[in-house]
Amino acid sequence: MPEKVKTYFGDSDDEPVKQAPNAPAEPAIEEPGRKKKRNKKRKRDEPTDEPPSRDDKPVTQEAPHKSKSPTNEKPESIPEQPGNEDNVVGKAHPGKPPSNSKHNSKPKSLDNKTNFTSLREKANTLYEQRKKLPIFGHSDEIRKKLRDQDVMLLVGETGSGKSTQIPQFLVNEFWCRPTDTKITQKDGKEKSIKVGGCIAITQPRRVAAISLARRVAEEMGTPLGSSSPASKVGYSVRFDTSTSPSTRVKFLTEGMLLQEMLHDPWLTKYSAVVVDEVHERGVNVDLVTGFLRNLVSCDNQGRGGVPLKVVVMSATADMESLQGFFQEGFKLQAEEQKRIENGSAKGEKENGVTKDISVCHIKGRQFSVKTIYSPEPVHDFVDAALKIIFQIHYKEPMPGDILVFLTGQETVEALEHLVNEYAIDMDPALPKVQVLPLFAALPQAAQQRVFMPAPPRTRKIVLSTNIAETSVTVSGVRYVVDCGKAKIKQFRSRLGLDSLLVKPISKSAAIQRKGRAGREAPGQCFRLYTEKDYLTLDETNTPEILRCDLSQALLNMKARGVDDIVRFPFLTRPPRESLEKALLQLLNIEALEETGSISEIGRHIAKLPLTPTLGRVLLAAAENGADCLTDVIDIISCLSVENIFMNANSEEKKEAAETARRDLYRREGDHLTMLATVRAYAAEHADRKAWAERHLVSHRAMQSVMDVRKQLRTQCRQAKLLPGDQRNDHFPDPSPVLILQSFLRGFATNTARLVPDGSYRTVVGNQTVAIHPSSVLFGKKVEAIMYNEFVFTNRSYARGVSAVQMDWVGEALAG
DNA sequence: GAGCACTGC
Repeated sequence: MPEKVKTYFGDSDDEPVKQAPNAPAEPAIEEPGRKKKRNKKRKRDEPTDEPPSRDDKPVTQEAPHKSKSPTNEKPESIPEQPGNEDNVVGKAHPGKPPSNSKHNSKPKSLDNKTNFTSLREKANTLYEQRKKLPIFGHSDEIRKKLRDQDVMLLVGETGSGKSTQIPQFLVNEFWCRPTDTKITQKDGKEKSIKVGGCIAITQPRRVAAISLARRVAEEMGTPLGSSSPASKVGYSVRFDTSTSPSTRVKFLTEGMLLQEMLHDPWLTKYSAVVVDEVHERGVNVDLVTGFLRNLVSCDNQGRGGVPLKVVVMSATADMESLQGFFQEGFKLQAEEQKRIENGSAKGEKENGVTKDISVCHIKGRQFSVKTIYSPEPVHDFVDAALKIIFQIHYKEPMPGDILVFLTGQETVEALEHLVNEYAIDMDPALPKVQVLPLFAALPQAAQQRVFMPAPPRTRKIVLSTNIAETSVTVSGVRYVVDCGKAKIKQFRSRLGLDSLLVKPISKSAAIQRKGRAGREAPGQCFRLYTEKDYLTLDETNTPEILRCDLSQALLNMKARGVDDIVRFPFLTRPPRESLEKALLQLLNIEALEETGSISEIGRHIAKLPLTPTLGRVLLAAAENGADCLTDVIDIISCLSVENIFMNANSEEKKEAAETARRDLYRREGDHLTMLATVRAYAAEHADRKAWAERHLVSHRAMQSVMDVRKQLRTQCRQAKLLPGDQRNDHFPDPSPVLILQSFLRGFATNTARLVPDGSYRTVVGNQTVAIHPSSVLFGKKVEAIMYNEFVFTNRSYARGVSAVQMDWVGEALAG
């Protein structure tokens, strides 16, 4: 079963206007027109962008970056992965586009040619819907603003259509064409390059990037991504890039843009970058905005003088700080300019263009949602939610499902129990209730139940963590119950541990939750807190950059030549202490020189899709030989995805799984257990899904593990750390000592030793730490442990634990 | 005896 298809991510807005809740996501581009064979026309006849074309003259299509190889490479064929149909879009087009020869591509492009008419018809139909989007009337205004100015801030409320329409408004603007220009290289020589031609739109999540690309391709009447060399819309997310030589609108994840910037710091491919969903404020978006500010407030030397347009879009109206942020950049630039002018005669560049920032506010299209506050403070929100749920159920008409926001799996399950219990004694004349839990750790099949319509005369009650706040859209909801809290992960740099704490949400999160009730009809939102409490909430979410370990972000910046971290334009500056902690961490793993500049090791690590620490481990393992590296890659792959081991919900299941898992457990600890698991899974050729189920191992997680493993292996081969020929047939016994010693090169400070009272104390800091119950070493006593994570929930836990010897730790700490 | 949510050439 395709797993993610039915989840309507589409994110906060811009979803296709009508989505039948129970219809499977349509294979938009791949299928239609299969029976249409009459259209013999050539590629020229591909539809123009906006069906009734306005003032946009279609740009003659000249592939702007011919030299680039097609991005959708699937470098190696690994043994088939049964049931891996996860990436619906990515896997749907089997053939790569013919890359360098546009003209002799008969067999593969045949489908595309015949499709163009139907694609165009579809686009024409969609055009009618697009015209009704609130943003549509602002098209001219937006274009005008961006002709005059390079930076635009756009507040687009939920349902305004910004993510799908903005790129289409801009793609045919004159400034969006590829421009031939010259740059001066380091050696002083001039070089001709093409700059621009493409618009990038960043998204915080992969699913959003892919589904938006699919939608925009439909609206533009063009095939999607690599399915045709004439495709104008593509996307790029980790493990799945689908673009063509003529891609002009590209949706990508923030992380992907950062990666592109490592190789192309001037973003020469792009005429514009649209940063969507800034209000979510993940670390990556903060880095992206920082780099973009530097780009727009410089002389565009690396772009041959061609300016980059930047559109920053947010659903919440915290635009003043963003405006100030970009203005500050222009101000600094002007000052710099002045200083130069004083010495020389140049400096006419900015004449005629006011370097200012335009702001645009688009009202959303949402149904009204009535807010009902709790008259008094609530002490037990599970109990309060129970009462409200039945109050709604008794009083409010059908249809109208209820979505309840809770803090975590524990509260979800507690309330699930209570509601079911309470429902037994319900008046049989009333409609039934169907209680559905929803949280990330829930097996995929159980998550899918949330998207199925309720049986007749039944009200769906979805009990969710904040997964439903941004990542997943449940249809049919007219009532939201919001407990006003969420679990938030906070990295405490002083202690070097992550804490998972229940905290009040922000106003903007509360608004977001409330909005979930008004997507299909007017709704109601019951807040389990008083209005007074609401008013005391923070305006916005705490940016992640203030809550996480910064070592990766810093290494990223260092790799791009930002040596002076203090002068980097942070949207929100992280406290000095956490910056220092991260620098120290990078020094410890030799990613930085004593001077603070990036080392060779650091440069290498920065290119890996891993935390610096895991990157360091990988390089250390390479020193221990190819076999050790291969094994360590397997383990690292597990560590960089969600938990691969699942929990049984019933006792018998648990027992059965324990028995089946027994042969995977290794007394050395979790790392070697993971290795055994990956090896066994990879060796299973018959039915991996069944194997995973038997062992109570998450098949979905293992698929990600295999993706990461493949990616890391490819990278290691390219870096000559692994031999070029892949030998899947030889599996020498792993060497636990070498493997664990490799890990200690990155995790020497994540170690604890057994003290006489039977507890573990960290080697650095002497804090008490307990082995997490999910570990195979739980309850075991060994000389010393090394762990990947130090987390605080109800107490301090070490997760990802292996037994090590104190003298190894000593060696590793000594360097 | 325990698991907020995302993400990377």
